[in-house]
Amino acid sequence: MTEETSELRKAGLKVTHPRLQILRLLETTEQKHMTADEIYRALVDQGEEIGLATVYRVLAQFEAAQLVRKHMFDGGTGRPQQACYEIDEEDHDHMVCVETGEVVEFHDEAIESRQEEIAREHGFEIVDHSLVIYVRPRKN
Amino acid sequence: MTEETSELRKAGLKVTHPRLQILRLLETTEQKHMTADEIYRALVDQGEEIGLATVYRVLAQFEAAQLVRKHMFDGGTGRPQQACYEIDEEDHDHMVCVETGEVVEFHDEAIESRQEEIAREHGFEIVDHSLVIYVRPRKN
DNA sequence: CTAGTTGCAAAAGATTTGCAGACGT
DNA sequence: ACGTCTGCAAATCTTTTGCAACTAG
Repeated sequence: MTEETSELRKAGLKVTHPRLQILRLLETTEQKHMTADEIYRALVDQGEEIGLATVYRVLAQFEAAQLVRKHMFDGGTGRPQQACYEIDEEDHDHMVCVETGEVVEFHDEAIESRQEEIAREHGFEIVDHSLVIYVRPRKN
Repeated sequence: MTEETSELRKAGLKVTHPRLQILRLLETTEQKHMTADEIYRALVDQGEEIGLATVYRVLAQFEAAQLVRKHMFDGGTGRPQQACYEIDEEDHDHMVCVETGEVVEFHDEAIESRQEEIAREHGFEIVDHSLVIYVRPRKN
């Protein structure tokens, strides 16, 4: 039994071919962040027989099971409104280069703790957060 | 000549009825953040004759002219994937209550400056950023 | 006058859903 | 065997676009 198999079991999901394929792809991809369509194409190109609808359904289940995280990197200079997914690892934020599309992950304790304080000051507790810094190569 | 009229002129946009209506609505709304559809309905209910397509077009122009900002508050607990717009005032971030939908704005210098540093450390300069904290009323 | 705008209807793009058949346990 | 899952096609939903008529400057 592979690692992915037990991850799926733990999430209460039957271990099916499509689910294993998608989970493995996300865990091994260089890119780390993929749209539903990119995942679909990658698997089809790889010879798998899978439907785009299934990719969406599986990703939604993975998101609910906290196996993956969904992002909507829009805003910056206004890229397409398409969600992308990544394996839900440690807590980190993203920096997206608006010129190259490169995505850099980072984690900053100072920022994290300020967020906690701010929420508390307003009588809330944090459920989740999303920080995306849209950047451009520095032209020093 | 009203305040809004000169704002439009300054942005290089002809002063038309739809543009004035939308700008005024966004400037006076209690809600501060509205989707294209909410703006459309509000104006129609208010007796204006306007098309939804025009609302989208005008909002896109306003965004380009930096008169408004577009947000995609998704993620948290997964609300609909619909953009919302607000007047582009000072630099601030958002806290969205996942239970009530309430949106609180805030600005934190510590967070802002850490972002600058982080971008610089990676050889980038900030173009824009988006921070949304999804929260819930604290149940102490 | 004339380029920029608008409303409507149709198009596009992303994601979801109904359903009959296939599959994991 | 049984309830879950899948692929396909059709449906939904938000946002965009083509176009002829309209209007601000």
